[in-house]
Amino acid sequence: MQKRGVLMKAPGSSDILVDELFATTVRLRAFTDARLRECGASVARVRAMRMLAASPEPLRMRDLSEMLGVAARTTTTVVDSLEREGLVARVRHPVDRRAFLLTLTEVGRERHLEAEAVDREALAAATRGLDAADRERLRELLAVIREAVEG
Amino acid sequence: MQKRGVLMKAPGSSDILVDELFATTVRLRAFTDARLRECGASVARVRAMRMLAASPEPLRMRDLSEMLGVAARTTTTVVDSLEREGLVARVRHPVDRRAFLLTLTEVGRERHLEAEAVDREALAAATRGLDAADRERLRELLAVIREAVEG
DNA sequence: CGCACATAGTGAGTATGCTCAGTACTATGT
DNA sequence: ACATAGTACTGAGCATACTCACTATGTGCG
Repeated sequence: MQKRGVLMKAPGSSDILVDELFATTVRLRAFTDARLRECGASVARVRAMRMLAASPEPLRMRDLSEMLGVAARTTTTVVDSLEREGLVARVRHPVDRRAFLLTLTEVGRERHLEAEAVDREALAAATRGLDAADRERLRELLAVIREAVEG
Repeated sequence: MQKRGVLMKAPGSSDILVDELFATTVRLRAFTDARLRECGASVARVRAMRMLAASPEPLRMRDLSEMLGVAARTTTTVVDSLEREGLVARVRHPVDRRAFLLTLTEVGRERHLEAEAVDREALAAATRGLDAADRERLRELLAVIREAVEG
């Protein structure tokens, strides 16, 4: 990763909270992605595989989009790349012919386990300065923001 | 913005804190960008214009990158688009012929003020559920994560 | 039944982030 | 002075997010 300067305060803005939130997320994603790239994964790919691995039933594209909290088009792109590498299989829905059912392939399941381990390690490293109470508090604060913007 | 389902817990992961951080930021950016797009701006563009407006001296591309906390290439892209619309001027540095000096044009200054007002309103709306102590606590928690990933 | 509307997914195009490689220039050390 | 190292920026190309428009299909109502 490229070396960068410290996050600077914007003198024209009295409230840089949101700026810090953006900046923190960009760095955290870069940090995690760098580790995941070594095993051919990424934050978006791990998240998608995690949902597929955890679901007892095959998921539709739509289901996956909602679980990931991203637009349908974004899911198409991620699934395209996972399918190209043979990690995910798209099968036509037996009843609803508009839809696909997604499942992890055997290779996909293996890759998911590796990537999940790397991901867990990265997340633990990123949040090593926070104790259980801090994490809970952070979750609460983030939830307040989500509520405000999802109205 | 597209309607989406509630952020779902990933059953395979015991710690979804980071997932929530990513998801919250994606939504917050979408929320803010939607408001800014109405006056032809965006989060990245406002941030860049803010730094230029606040600086008493013209900035180099490099300075701006560091202030924004993004890669040099990202700054090139943002400045390209601002320059194309006549909001920012790139002038060759009088001494260091590798560098440019960036300044807001008159139009750029006007647009910045409009966008800044919209931005402030959006940020206030997004964080309306947080009191001063909450904001300070959130800032601290984010700073802990940034320290952990910037080592 | 048949029309209207809704839903599932993707193509096209955009924005914002990244890396790596390359060009042009500056700075430094012997 | 000259080679070497470092810096400033951009081109090329990728990843992940978005919207809008489109096709194909399902659903529901008169």
